[in-house]
Amino acid sequence: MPELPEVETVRLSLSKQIIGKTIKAVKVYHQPMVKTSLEHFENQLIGQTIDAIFRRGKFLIFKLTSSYMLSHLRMEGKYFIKSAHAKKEKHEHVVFVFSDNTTLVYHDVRKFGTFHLKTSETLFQEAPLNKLGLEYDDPQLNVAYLYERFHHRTIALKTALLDQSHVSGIGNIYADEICFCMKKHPLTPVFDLNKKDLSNLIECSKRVLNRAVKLGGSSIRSYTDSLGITGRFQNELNVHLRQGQLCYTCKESIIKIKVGGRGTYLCPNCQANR
DNA sequence: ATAAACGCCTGGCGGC
DNA sequence: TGCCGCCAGGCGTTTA
Repeated sequence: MPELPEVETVRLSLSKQIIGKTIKAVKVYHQPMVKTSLEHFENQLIGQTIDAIFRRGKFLIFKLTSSYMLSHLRMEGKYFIKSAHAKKEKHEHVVFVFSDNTTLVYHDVRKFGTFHLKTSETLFQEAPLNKLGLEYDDPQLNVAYLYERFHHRTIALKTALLDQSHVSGIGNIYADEICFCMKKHPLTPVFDLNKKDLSNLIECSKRVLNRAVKLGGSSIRSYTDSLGITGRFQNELNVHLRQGQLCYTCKESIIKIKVGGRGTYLCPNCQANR
């Protein structure tokens, strides 16, 4: 499941390969992924050049000549660059054909990914980007910001980390790792977090996400980088997917529980505090 | 307003 | 070996 570090890795890889290319055709094989009319999507994109690729939360933002195309990979979205003559494979749902006869292929086994088309006026004013909270490295992300959002809420710490409206970009893997870094139980109600805890939340988010970005994300489950780069952060996971294995800090067995319906890994000793 | 439940979707896995 | 039910899970929508 691509989270911020994996999306950032994809962004960097794609930037090196498709900036400056001009779209000459668009093929959509699974219509529900495109959150605008198909006709509008195809008509708008044809003839536009990719000027830049940005990221906001887990969204890729393709800056085109006169539009912005948003792409969310959700669980299993991947990009490939292929020749226009390559045979279409299973799970390839959207294909952008460039004027140099290379293609950008969107591959998604679960079909959960989405595409939006925006203008410079609507990009941040409309859904989905207008719902996102701050980036983890935004200077405005401070204790006061989190306190204001959390002090009256009963939701669990992990649930709050996964809520994109507070801090954007954190998914299931990194939420577990951030809770471990904070030495807090994932079920801790957020109204119980004191200023030191909130400060730790910010510091741990930066520490975990910066390290994961540096290592090219985590290659686990279905996520592998589409452009041949293999993430290495999976080697540094402290709790995620380590059920039954020993905590590197205290040798206690890592356990798996459910939080908000999601598989959650923690060290019951290091994270007893809640 | 808040929180929980549901639906989307497919492949992999355990059980028989 | 094959079939079945369950699980994974981000997030928009629906329900309580």
